[in-house]
Amino acid sequence: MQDRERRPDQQTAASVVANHLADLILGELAPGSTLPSEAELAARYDVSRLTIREAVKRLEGRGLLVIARGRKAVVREPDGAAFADFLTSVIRYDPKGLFDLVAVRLSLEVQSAHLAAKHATRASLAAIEGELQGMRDSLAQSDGGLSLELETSFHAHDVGFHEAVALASGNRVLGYLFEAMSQPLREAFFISQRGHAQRGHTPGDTVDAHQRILDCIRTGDSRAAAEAMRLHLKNTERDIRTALSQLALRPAPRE
Amino acid sequence: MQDRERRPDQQTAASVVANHLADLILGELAPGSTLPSEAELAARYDVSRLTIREAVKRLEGRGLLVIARGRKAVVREPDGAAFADFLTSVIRYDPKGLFDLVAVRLSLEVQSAHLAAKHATRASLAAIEGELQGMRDSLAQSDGGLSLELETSFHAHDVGFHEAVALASGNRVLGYLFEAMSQPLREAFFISQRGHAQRGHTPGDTVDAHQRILDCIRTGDSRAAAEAMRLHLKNTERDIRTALSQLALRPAPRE
DNA sequence: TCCCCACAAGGTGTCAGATACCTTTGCCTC
DNA sequence: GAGGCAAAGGTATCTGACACCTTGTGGGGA
Repeated sequence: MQDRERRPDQQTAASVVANHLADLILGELAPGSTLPSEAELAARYDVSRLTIREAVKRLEGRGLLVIARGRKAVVREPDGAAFADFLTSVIRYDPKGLFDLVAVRLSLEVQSAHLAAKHATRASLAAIEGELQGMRDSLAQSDGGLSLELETSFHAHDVGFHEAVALASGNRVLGYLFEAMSQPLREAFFISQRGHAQRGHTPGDTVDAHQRILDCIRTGDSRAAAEAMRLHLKNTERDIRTALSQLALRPAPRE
Repeated sequence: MQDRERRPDQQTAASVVANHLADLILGELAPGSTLPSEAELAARYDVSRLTIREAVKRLEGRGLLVIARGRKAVVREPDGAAFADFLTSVIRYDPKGLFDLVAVRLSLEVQSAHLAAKHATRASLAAIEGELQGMRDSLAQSDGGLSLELETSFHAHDVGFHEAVALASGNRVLGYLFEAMSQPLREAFFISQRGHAQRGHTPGDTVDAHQRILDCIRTGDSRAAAEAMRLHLKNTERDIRTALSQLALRPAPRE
């Protein structure tokens, strides 16, 4: 039968190099430091430069390295980009996935606000405040109606506010997850602004909701901060449902 | 000196191909389907086979493809593997990352229990019940002390219980995230059993805690289910801290 | 007839050598 | 001393070739 003995050499040379380099990067090399040149690595591992290239490309795909032409590979600060593909694929394969993702994000952001109220530093509070001010500025520049440009700016500061809260939590995993979820949810949250208006609310209401969250974080009231965030995101979720049902003219269950 | 095609941006040919293929995979190609061979792709994009290889390697690093020797590249079923890989690196990069991850998992599991109480079906309840029974069986087979084998079995059913709850929530993103986080946390939760004993508790206590969670889910009391899960995981977190501090004090060789 | 083995076809893995182009750096001129 | 230019070092890509793996197929033996 097939009692052919299996060599443990199943791994390809490129895999071996990639794994070894990954261990090196995760273990010893600090973010920002550079790898040796391809030629030198090829000599060190006694493989061709092509094999080194493939290993390095794989690590680039994993988000461990940044590669630019004419420069050596640089070890990358870990970020949430690695999850973004995964979450995007979940959404695309399942329409309901969008709301699953929104629900998960709600849960994580509530915890972010909770932890931020406990661990926020002066610097992280200033960062949150800055984004809130950015939202106000975008609003102040508009005379009555929001132009698309200002709407985009307003939205960017909105997302920035939430990201600043996630960072203020002091929990790095929360920050990574937030970043990863932002990408696939970007469109959804953008159209939530339309739904917000369709439900009879103004951008000023959104600013107020953020202000309340910031106040709670500043005073260190973690329970209130979590609740304020939960309320705000529940409203956002309703905005998304409203905007989507308007767009698709789909009979959506009212809440 | 005939420069081929002037790309105004810095994008390399391999990047263009990789991005295009990524869009294709995330948008149209179903998991399990195969990509054309390298030679065919090279002809289609009018680049060399080497460039195709580098693009494909990058996608493999991103977890979008599975590549084996002698076979065409296969589109990968979305799972938490790439995600798990990244989380593992976070833990290794930062010791505090372990507890960040535990905290995030707590938040997600509390929501899982909350949603499971609302959406559990008869089948998913049976799955949860089955894992709980498995924990009891592992315990019943032990006379007094748990052997390493039974300890492993007990732990496997413990993890299975939590996974069953995540699946019962009906939120696919929660299920994927749970799967992704389980891998890097496996060791931590395993040693939590040691800490559990060191803090004067018995495996029976663990079974009881799970039973309470299941009861709440079965009766549809989402608030109580969330609270029961939160209490249980807070205890587990304490177990991990206890076990880790014991290990640090008296490092014992693993069998 | 059925099973097993050998072989061919198609695929990926890896090597070597070469050219184009980008980045950095240091020298040289003004 | 400042600005420009050229060389060095690095990556991006191509061509061509060979090794090895996987799968399917057909022939030979039980």
